[in-house]
Amino acid sequence: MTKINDGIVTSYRQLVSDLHTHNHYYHVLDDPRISDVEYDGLMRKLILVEKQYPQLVKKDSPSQRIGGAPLPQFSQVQHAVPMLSLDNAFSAKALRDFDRRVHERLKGSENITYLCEPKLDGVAVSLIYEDGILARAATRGDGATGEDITSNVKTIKSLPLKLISDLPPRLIEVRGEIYMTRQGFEQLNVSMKKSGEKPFVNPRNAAAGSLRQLDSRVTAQRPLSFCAYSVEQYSDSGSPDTQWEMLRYVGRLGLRINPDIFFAANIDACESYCHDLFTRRASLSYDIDGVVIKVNDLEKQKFLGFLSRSPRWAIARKFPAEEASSQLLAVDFQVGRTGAVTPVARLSPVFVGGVTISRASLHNADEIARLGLHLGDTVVVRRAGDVIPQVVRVVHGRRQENSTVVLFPKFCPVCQSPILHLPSEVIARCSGSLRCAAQVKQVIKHFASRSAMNISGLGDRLVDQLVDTGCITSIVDLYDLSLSMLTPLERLAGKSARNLLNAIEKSKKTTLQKFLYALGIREVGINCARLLSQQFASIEEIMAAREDELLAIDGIGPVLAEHIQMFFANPKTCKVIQDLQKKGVHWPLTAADGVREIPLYGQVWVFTGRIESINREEAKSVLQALGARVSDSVSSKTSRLVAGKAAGSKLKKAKALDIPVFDEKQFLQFLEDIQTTDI
DNA sequence: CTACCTCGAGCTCA
DNA sequence: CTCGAGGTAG
Repeated sequence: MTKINDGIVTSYRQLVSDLHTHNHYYHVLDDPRISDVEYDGLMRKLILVEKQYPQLVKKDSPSQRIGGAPLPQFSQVQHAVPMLSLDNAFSAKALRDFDRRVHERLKGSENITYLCEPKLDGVAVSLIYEDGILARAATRGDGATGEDITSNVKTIKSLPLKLISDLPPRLIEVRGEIYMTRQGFEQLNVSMKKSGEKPFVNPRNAAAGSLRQLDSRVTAQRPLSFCAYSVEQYSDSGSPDTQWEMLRYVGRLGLRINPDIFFAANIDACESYCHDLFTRRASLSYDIDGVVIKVNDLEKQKFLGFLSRSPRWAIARKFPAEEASSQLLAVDFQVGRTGAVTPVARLSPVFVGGVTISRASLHNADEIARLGLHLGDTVVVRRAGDVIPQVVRVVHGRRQENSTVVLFPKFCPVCQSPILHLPSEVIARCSGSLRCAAQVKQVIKHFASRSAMNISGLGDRLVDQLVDTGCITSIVDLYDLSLSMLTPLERLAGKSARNLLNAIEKSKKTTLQKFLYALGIREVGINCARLLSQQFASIEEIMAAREDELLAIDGIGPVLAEHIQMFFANPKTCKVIQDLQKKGVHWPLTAADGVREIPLYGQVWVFTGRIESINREEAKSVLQALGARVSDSVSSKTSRLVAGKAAGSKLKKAKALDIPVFDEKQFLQFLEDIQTTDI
């Protein structure tokens, strides 16, 4: 490290500022003021100075864009405001319905205007700037929790590391899309092919793949772009009144916003903009999958509020899915865990909607009949909702003379047992139960899965192998596996076999909830399993539960109750449960063994408003661990309401029903108390 | 459903 | 180097 003086500091700062400015001109405004060679010269100079005076380097230095050493993994981050998805409108009518709903909720306000913008096909990210410096970038994840991809995002040149402002907000969270232009994608693939690497299949996957790199130096080489579309939180005076003003403000801060944004005076203007954009789709420099339409007035947005998973003030007008024709090569009949027989079309591979489709579910016999499928038919396929492959229809007039109609089998293709099709159900089922190898395999896969017994290393391929070779015939057999049985199998020499046995051993220690879920009772998912494990003290109680006891549980209806009773009425399944316990599968005891351990047993808690100091999901699981059920709505059964900031109707209702209420502070104190007294 | 990244471990060939 | 498992994303 060389000694530093004021002159050096000043000229270094100038250099940093110049680079930021030119970067902005080039990447955000598309209006370069100096040549690439000159820019590179400045950058080289910067790196030289930083090498000599490393103490100068700050988080926002343009040199940070070259990417740093690989991360061991991405860390998890909680979103302060959840990242929701948008409701979709697949037709002009659906869009008008949206407009009608908005008007109904905003009765009295006449002029509702909208802001339309292209919906980029990329990866959604959240950016947090603190005092104008990019502090954190995260993926959407499940909406509540995402991954910290800051080091990768910093390498994106169209995204400022430092906001352009003399007085930047102390904190601002901007959301937007990271994507790749078609040109960038083409060029990248050329160079990938040149270096012998596999090219990406579409720009979206290229963008997503680039962001998933642990080594941000790789990401730095990828032509990623960023475009902002919303602001979630900011601390600043003079807050904007409209979505449009907000975006312009973000633009002034140096973030790129979409130049094709359109202000619409009414919903018809939105629809014609969508139509226009759809016709121009191919000539755009980036891929889009629709148009996002938002109520422009922020006050109105706030008033409209949210549905469970999406805002009521915005919608994605999706373009009709791209269609392509393919040939029906065959229909496979897959047998699921419960014996459900699902027909799956095997198609000649066809590139549509950015991926190659070669299989598509046909759902059930009715669907086959609706399509009137014959083997070898030419069919139209698309990606419904832009994800799920779907056979749309048969192309008539192209059918082979002697082609055979697709028949739903009468017998299971795996075990030859009769397939039963109850008139009351759409789904046909193989009657083989556990005599059917396909069902056995699916049962085992489900049993081993992450949210069930969590036996890591026991994947699809291995289960197939174990069952096919006769090593195991049931979930119980898993616990009798030994090294000598595994070693002869493919790819299971030495280490893998030991790892698997360890994982199986580890799975013996579980929870009642996971065990119940693992059993694979029809209609009993992870949620229902939790209800059962909370309401009953032991598996024996659940096995013996009467129908009325089951129905008394909020969330369990007559169908579920019958499935549960049917399941445990079968002596074979009872034997399996006993055997598993004999092999050492166990879980901590709950209710009956000590009310102390579940102090909130039987209580129903509800949250409302914004809770700031603790993540709501976390609070929920703490309460559940204490034995409470957490519900979404207040009723007479509610034991207590936790009201955060800006609580609304739920608080009112709770007061009306005389239900005790905690504010955030009281709630935290309560949690603290209960945890200290209990241990 | 498809595509992508990462990891550990096995297989292959030198 | 290749494979399978496990994770992510839309």
